[in-house]
Amino acid sequence: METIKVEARCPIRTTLELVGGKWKLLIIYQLFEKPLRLSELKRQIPDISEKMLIQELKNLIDSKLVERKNFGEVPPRVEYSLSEIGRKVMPLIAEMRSYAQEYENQIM
Amino acid sequence: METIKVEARCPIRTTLELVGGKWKLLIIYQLFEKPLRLSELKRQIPDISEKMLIQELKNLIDSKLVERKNFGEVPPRVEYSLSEIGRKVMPLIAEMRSYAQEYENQIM
DNA sequence: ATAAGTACTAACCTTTTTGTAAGTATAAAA
DNA sequence: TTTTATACTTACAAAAAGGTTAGTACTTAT
Repeated sequence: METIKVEARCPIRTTLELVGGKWKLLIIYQLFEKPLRLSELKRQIPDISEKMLIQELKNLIDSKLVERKNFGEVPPRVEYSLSEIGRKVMPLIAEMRSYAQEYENQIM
Repeated sequence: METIKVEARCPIRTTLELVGGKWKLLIIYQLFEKPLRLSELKRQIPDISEKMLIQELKNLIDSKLVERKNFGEVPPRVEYSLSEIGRKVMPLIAEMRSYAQEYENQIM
């Protein structure tokens, strides 16, 4: 482990800005298998509000982790998918899961 | 990757609760090398307020990631260190750093 | 007597994040 | 003509997170 200097910009903070918060990782995780529509995402993450879902999707699109495809149909059909760099957060999610498991083993 | 069902309790959420937020991972990272006193931590994370530092340390102690040792001296001397399960978040931090780097390569 | 060092605590305030509820647009189906 | 479906938007409110400032306690050094 090389040293990370904790400054205004540091790698920990960069990643925290990209995927920090209550919802972003959950959304990314859901998009891993295949692109999903808004309504499908809502179904998979039952306790997110529509507003937060849309807001966080926008956020992820702005930072290029997610892509939006509008099919231009009526009623509207829009699909969200992971970009290449979006897919690369998967190892992080895998680490989080594995940490949660170690934690529960140790504590419980 | 096996499926994680996104429910009230899921591994992503568990880990988010343990180390989510603006400061916890930075504190854990600083304690990796060796135990530090409050004043030393403050120096290493220049933009954290004393209140947040103490508050987050308490939080980490409650969840058993950090241990507190009071030397019972005057003026007070207290050292904070990572517990065994606290040390195990290091791979997660390593992933975050590596993700930040990939991200910057790709985007910039 | 006063100041200095250390690890806090408490009161108060601001900002950010999250949530709720209602409304918009469009075309097809009933 | 009303309902249905979908992907939003807007206004407002509540809750959580974060920040500022001042103060406490204790002992040694000045």
